[in-house]
Amino acid sequence: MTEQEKSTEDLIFNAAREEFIEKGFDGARMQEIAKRASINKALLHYYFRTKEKLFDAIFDKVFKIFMPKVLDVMQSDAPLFTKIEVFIESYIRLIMENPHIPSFILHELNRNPDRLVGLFGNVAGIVKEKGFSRFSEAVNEEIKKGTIVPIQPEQLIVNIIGLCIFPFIGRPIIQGVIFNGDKLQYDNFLESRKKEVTKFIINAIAVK
Amino acid sequence: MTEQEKSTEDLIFNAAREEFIEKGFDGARMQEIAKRASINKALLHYYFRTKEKLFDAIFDKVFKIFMPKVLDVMQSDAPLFTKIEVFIESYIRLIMENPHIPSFILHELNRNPDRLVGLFGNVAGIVKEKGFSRFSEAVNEEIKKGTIVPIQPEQLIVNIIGLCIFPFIGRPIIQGVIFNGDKLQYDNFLESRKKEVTKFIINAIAVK
DNA sequence: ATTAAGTTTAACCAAATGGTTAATTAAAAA
DNA sequence: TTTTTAATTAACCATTTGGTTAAACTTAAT
Repeated sequence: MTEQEKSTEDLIFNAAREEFIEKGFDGARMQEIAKRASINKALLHYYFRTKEKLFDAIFDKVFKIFMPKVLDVMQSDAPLFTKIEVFIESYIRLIMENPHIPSFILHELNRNPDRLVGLFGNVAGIVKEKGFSRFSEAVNEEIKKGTIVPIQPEQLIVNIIGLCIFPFIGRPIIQGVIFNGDKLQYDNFLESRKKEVTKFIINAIAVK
Repeated sequence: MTEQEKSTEDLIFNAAREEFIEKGFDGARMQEIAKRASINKALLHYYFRTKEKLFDAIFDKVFKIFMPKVLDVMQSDAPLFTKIEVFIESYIRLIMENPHIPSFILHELNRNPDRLVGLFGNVAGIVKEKGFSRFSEAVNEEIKKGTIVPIQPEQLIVNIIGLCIFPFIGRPIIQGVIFNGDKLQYDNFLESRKKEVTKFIINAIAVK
């Protein structure tokens, strides 16, 4: 399917997604979105009445694609270590395919935290109930069994997700300061992380 | 010294810092900065010709205050574990006093990575030379001694900084999803982290 | 073929925005 | 005290920006 054959709505949606992710809500320009979609600006408003509504549509979709991936793994019945290992590798891989999404989501959420409330009934709530509480139980079980060191599940999950996401949000500094701006070194660094973060986490919690 | 007695330049600077940190460059408004500083908008341009120049002045200062704190600890001669412990506790404490700075710096750097280049000769370069390479040596020594597990210093430093910073960048999600929006729980969570992250890191790398 | 509905565009609009100017006031120098 | 310089303001300006309108075009139903 070529660009021409796509529905206008998709054309707009994709153009807007690029523009918003690249520049954020405040930096994005309706005219630029129209240009990227090769259509008239008025058509944007014909399909998505306002900039806010267009943004909301995109933020919703991006968020809904990104968050539930956490679930797939978290709610599996595999042993905790396996869960963690699979999660980290697949999550880093997912972000590598969409490296600007974390920065986008977190920035917009910081600028307007209320946005979460709108998603809460749907996605965020589900993530917590089905994902986190299930994970939380598994962690506490392992602690009781003595296979992992005592740790609050909240701390552990933030550590895991933080270690996956931070290298992408912090890319300019990491690549710039640590790797002297060398993109290749940074890419290798990322590639290694899939295994390294897993090792690091397991090491941190396993009782040896 | 009351607000009135401060120099006009400081008044503008502080007002602008608040506005930029809260809304980012794109979302900030010169009129709003003037209002916050209780002065005429033209006076902004009298002191700092353009929005860009005003922003640059602020970004520079914020960046220069935040980055070198990393140095103080990193270049000390204390044992690695002590270094790490002191760094994590003081860094998390520092961010707790300025919780929006990391999000601000990282967002603006992602929007315009070239900004780093301007700072590179000064701050960033120093951080790397005096801070990171010193830390890097210390890590490699401990590995050789067999006191810590083999790990690339680059991975370790990103892990340490990521674990310190991420809870602040990800606040809306953490507080919203994990703690059901309860600010108190989130604050306790942060407070615990000063000890928890240290334990976690040491556990992850120490050979037992 | 005609009508009706949906799609797309050019031109336009009002508000917001970064920035300027010319005049006024306050402070410092003579 | 007078003069010069710096600080401050109200009014203004050009451009950008999100959004609208009315007309033209396309497609499908009657």
